[in-house]
Amino acid sequence: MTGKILPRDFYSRNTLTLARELLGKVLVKGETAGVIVETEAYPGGEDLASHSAAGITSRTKVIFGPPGHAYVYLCYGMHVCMNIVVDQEGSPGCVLIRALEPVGGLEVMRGRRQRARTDRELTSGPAKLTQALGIVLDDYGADLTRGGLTVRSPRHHQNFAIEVTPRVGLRKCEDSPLRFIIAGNEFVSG
DNA sequence: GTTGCGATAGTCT
DNA sequence: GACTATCGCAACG
Repeated sequence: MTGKILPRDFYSRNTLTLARELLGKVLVKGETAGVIVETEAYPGGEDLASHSAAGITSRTKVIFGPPGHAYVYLCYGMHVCMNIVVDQEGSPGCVLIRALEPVGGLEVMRGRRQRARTDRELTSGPAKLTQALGIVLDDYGADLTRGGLTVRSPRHHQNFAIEVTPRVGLRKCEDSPLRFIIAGNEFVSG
Protein backbone atom coordinates (compact mmCIF):
# COMPACT_ATOMS: atom_id res chain seq x y z
CA MET A 1 0.00 0.00 0.00
CA THR A 2 2.83 2.43 0.77
CA GLY A 3 6.48 2.85 -0.17
CA LYS A 4 9.61 4.16 1.56
CA ILE A 5 9.71 6.59 4.48
CA LEU A 6 10.65 10.09 3.30
CA PRO A 7 14.16 11.06 4.48
CA ARG A 8 15.02 14.10 6.62
CA ASP A 9 16.39 15.95 3.56
CA PHE A 10 12.95 15.95 1.99
CA TYR A 11 11.72 18.30 4.71
CA SER A 12 14.59 20.80 4.81
CA ARG A 13 13.23 23.03 2.05
CA ASN A 14 11.04 26.11 2.23
CA THR A 15 7.50 25.88 3.56
CA LEU A 16 5.60 26.65 0.34
CA THR A 17 7.55 24.00 -1.57
CA LEU A 18 6.75 21.41 1.10
CA ALA A 19 3.05 22.28 1.19
CA ARG A 20 2.95 21.30 -2.50
CA GLU A 21 5.33 18.33 -2.26
CA LEU A 22 3.41 16.72 0.60
CA LEU A 23 0.28 16.35 -1.56
CA GLY A 24 0.05 12.73 -2.69
CA LYS A 25 2.33 11.45 0.09
CA VAL A 26 1.01 8.94 2.63
CA LEU A 27 0.60 9.66 6.35
CA VAL A 28 0.82 6.45 8.38
CA LYS A 29 0.00 5.87 12.07
CA GLY A 30 -0.08 2.28 13.24
CA GLU A 31 -2.31 0.27 10.95
CA THR A 32 -4.11 3.33 9.54
CA ALA A 33 -2.94 5.32 6.53
CA GLY A 34 -4.18 8.12 4.27
CA VAL A 35 -2.97 10.03 1.20
CA ILE A 36 -2.49 13.75 1.92
CA VAL A 37 -4.95 15.65 -0.32
CA GLU A 38 -5.07 19.10 1.38
CA THR A 39 -2.36 21.19 3.10
CA GLU A 40 -1.79 24.73 4.35
CA ALA A 41 1.56 26.52 4.59
CA TYR A 42 2.47 28.39 7.79
CA PRO A 43 5.87 29.92 6.96
CA GLY A 44 6.38 31.82 10.24
CA GLY A 45 8.33 35.06 10.20
CA GLU A 46 6.25 37.67 8.39
CA ASP A 47 3.14 35.46 8.40
CA LEU A 48 1.27 36.63 11.50
CA ALA A 49 -1.20 33.75 11.24
CA SER A 50 1.58 31.26 12.00
CA HIS A 51 1.81 30.14 15.61
CA SER A 52 5.57 30.55 15.35
CA ALA A 53 5.18 34.28 14.64
CA ALA A 54 4.94 34.90 18.41
CA GLY A 55 8.40 33.40 18.92
CA ILE A 56 9.67 30.35 20.77
CA THR A 57 7.32 29.15 23.52
CA SER A 58 6.71 25.75 25.08
CA ARG A 59 4.07 25.12 22.43
CA THR A 60 5.95 26.37 19.38
CA LYS A 61 9.52 25.28 20.15
CA VAL A 62 9.32 22.18 17.95
CA ILE A 63 8.64 24.41 14.91
CA PHE A 64 12.07 26.01 15.39
CA GLY A 65 13.80 22.64 15.67
CA PRO A 66 14.94 20.20 12.97
CA PRO A 67 12.44 19.36 10.21
CA GLY A 68 10.55 16.10 9.78
CA HIS A 69 8.86 16.19 13.19
CA ALA A 70 5.20 16.50 14.19
CA TYR A 71 3.74 19.74 15.58
CA VAL A 72 0.48 18.70 17.26
CA TYR A 73 -1.72 21.18 19.12
CA LEU A 74 -5.15 21.52 20.68
CA CYS A 75 -7.62 23.82 18.94
CA TYR A 76 -10.85 25.26 20.38
CA GLY A 77 -10.26 23.29 23.55
CA MET A 78 -11.25 19.95 22.06
CA HIS A 79 -9.79 19.34 18.62
CA VAL A 80 -6.31 18.04 17.81
CA CYS A 81 -4.59 19.24 14.64
CA MET A 82 -1.33 18.00 13.12
CA ASN A 83 1.42 19.90 11.30
CA ILE A 84 4.70 18.74 9.79
CA VAL A 85 7.75 20.81 10.76
CA VAL A 86 9.70 21.88 7.67
CA ASP A 87 12.60 24.15 6.63
CA GLN A 88 16.01 24.10 8.27
CA GLU A 89 16.63 24.04 12.00
CA GLY A 90 16.27 27.59 13.36
CA SER A 91 13.92 28.61 10.50
CA PRO A 92 10.31 28.25 11.65
CA GLY A 93 7.96 26.65 9.14
CA CYS A 94 5.24 24.06 9.23
CA VAL A 95 2.56 22.54 7.02
CA LEU A 96 -0.91 21.82 8.40
CA ILE A 97 -2.43 18.55 7.18
CA ARG A 98 -6.09 19.40 6.50
CA ALA A 99 -7.45 16.29 4.77
CA LEU A 100 -6.55 12.72 3.81
CA GLU A 101 -7.92 10.07 1.48
CA PRO A 102 -8.08 6.89 3.61
CA VAL A 103 -6.11 4.00 2.08
CA GLY A 104 -5.51 1.62 5.00
CA GLY A 105 -7.15 0.59 8.26
CA LEU A 106 -10.60 1.81 7.23
CA GLU A 107 -12.33 -0.41 9.80
CA VAL A 108 -10.19 1.01 12.61
CA MET A 109 -10.96 4.55 11.45
CA ARG A 110 -14.69 3.88 11.39
CA GLY A 111 -14.47 2.57 14.95
CA ARG A 112 -12.71 5.74 16.12
CA ARG A 113 -15.12 8.08 14.28
CA GLN A 114 -18.58 6.78 15.07
CA ARG A 115 -20.09 10.14 14.09
CA ALA A 116 -18.91 9.75 10.51
CA ARG A 117 -21.90 8.71 8.44
CA THR A 118 -19.82 8.28 5.28
CA ASP A 119 -16.19 7.37 4.62
CA ARG A 120 -15.66 10.91 3.34
CA GLU A 121 -16.33 12.20 6.85
CA LEU A 122 -13.58 10.01 8.30
CA THR A 123 -10.71 12.31 7.30
CA SER A 124 -12.11 15.38 5.45
CA GLY A 125 -10.89 17.93 8.01
CA PRO A 126 -7.82 18.61 10.20
CA ALA A 127 -9.39 17.42 13.46
CA LYS A 128 -11.21 14.53 11.80
CA LEU A 129 -8.07 12.98 10.38
CA THR A 130 -6.18 13.08 13.68
CA GLN A 131 -9.10 11.32 15.33
CA ALA A 132 -9.30 8.71 12.55
CA LEU A 133 -5.56 7.95 12.70
CA GLY A 134 -5.38 8.08 16.50
CA ILE A 135 -2.99 11.06 16.55
CA VAL A 136 -3.00 12.67 20.02
CA LEU A 137 -1.22 15.51 21.84
CA ASP A 138 1.33 12.97 23.05
CA ASP A 139 2.55 12.71 19.43
CA TYR A 140 3.92 16.27 19.77
CA GLY A 141 7.51 16.27 18.52
CA ALA A 142 7.38 12.73 17.05
CA ASP A 143 10.09 11.99 14.47
CA LEU A 144 8.34 11.29 11.17
CA THR A 145 11.36 9.43 9.74
CA ARG A 146 11.05 6.58 12.27
CA GLY A 147 8.58 5.06 14.70
CA GLY A 148 4.81 4.64 14.61
CA LEU A 149 3.97 7.96 12.94
CA THR A 150 5.60 8.39 9.52
CA VAL A 151 5.19 9.92 6.07
CA ARG A 152 5.92 7.72 3.05
CA SER A 153 5.99 7.78 -0.73
CA PRO A 154 2.97 6.26 -2.43
CA ARG A 155 3.74 2.84 -3.94
CA HIS A 156 2.11 3.84 -7.21
CA HIS A 157 2.69 7.43 -8.26
CA GLN A 158 -0.29 9.19 -9.80
CA ASN A 159 -0.39 12.52 -11.56
CA PHE A 160 -2.81 15.12 -10.28
CA ALA A 161 -3.55 18.80 -10.65
CA ILE A 162 -2.91 21.16 -7.71
CA GLU A 163 -5.24 24.01 -6.85
CA VAL A 164 -4.26 26.98 -4.64
CA THR A 165 -6.72 28.90 -2.44
CA PRO A 166 -6.69 31.09 0.68
CA ARG A 167 -6.34 29.32 4.02
CA VAL A 168 -9.39 28.31 6.06
CA GLY A 169 -10.65 29.51 9.45
CA LEU A 170 -8.23 32.40 9.97
CA ARG A 171 -8.80 35.94 11.11
CA LYS A 172 -5.26 37.11 10.32
CA CYS A 173 -3.74 37.04 6.82
CA GLU A 174 -6.89 35.36 5.59
CA ASP A 175 -6.32 36.34 1.96
CA SER A 176 -2.90 34.78 1.45
CA PRO A 177 -3.09 31.94 -1.12
CA LEU A 178 -1.36 29.30 0.98
CA ARG A 179 -3.80 26.37 0.88
CA PHE A 180 -2.98 23.55 -1.56
CA ILE A 181 -5.40 20.81 -2.61
CA ILE A 182 -5.52 17.93 -5.07
CA ALA A 183 -8.05 19.25 -7.59
CA GLY A 184 -11.33 17.38 -7.63
CA ASN A 185 -10.48 14.99 -4.78
CA GLU A 186 -13.57 13.91 -2.89
CA PHE A 187 -11.87 13.98 0.53
CA VAL A 188 -10.82 17.66 0.49
CA SER A 189 -12.53 19.61 3.33
CA GLY A 190 -15.47 21.89 2.64
C1' DG B 1 -28.56 21.21 0.87
C1' DT B 2 -27.34 25.38 3.69
C1' DT B 3 -26.73 28.46 7.77
C1' DG B 4 -25.93 29.55 12.63
C1' DC B 5 -24.12 28.60 16.96
C1' DG B 6 -22.35 26.30 21.25
C1' DA B 7 -18.85 23.29 23.33
C1' DT B 8 -14.36 23.31 25.81
C1' DA B 9 -9.26 23.72 27.69
C1' DG B 10 -4.54 25.03 26.67
C1' DT B 11 -1.78 29.03 25.74
C1' DC B 12 -0.44 33.70 25.99
C1' DT B 13 -1.39 38.78 27.59
C1' DG C 1 -9.30 37.10 30.91
C1' DA C 2 -9.41 36.66 25.80
C1' DC C 3 -8.70 34.03 22.07
C1' DT C 4 -8.61 29.97 19.12
C1' DA C 5 -5.36 26.94 11.99
C1' DT C 6 -12.97 23.04 14.29
C1' DC C 7 -16.82 20.06 14.37
C1' DG C 8 -21.45 18.50 14.62
C1' DC C 9 -26.15 19.38 15.68
C1' DA C 10 -30.41 21.84 15.05
C1' DA C 11 -33.30 24.51 12.36
C1' DC C 12 -34.51 25.88 8.39
C1' DG C 13 -35.59 25.67 2.97
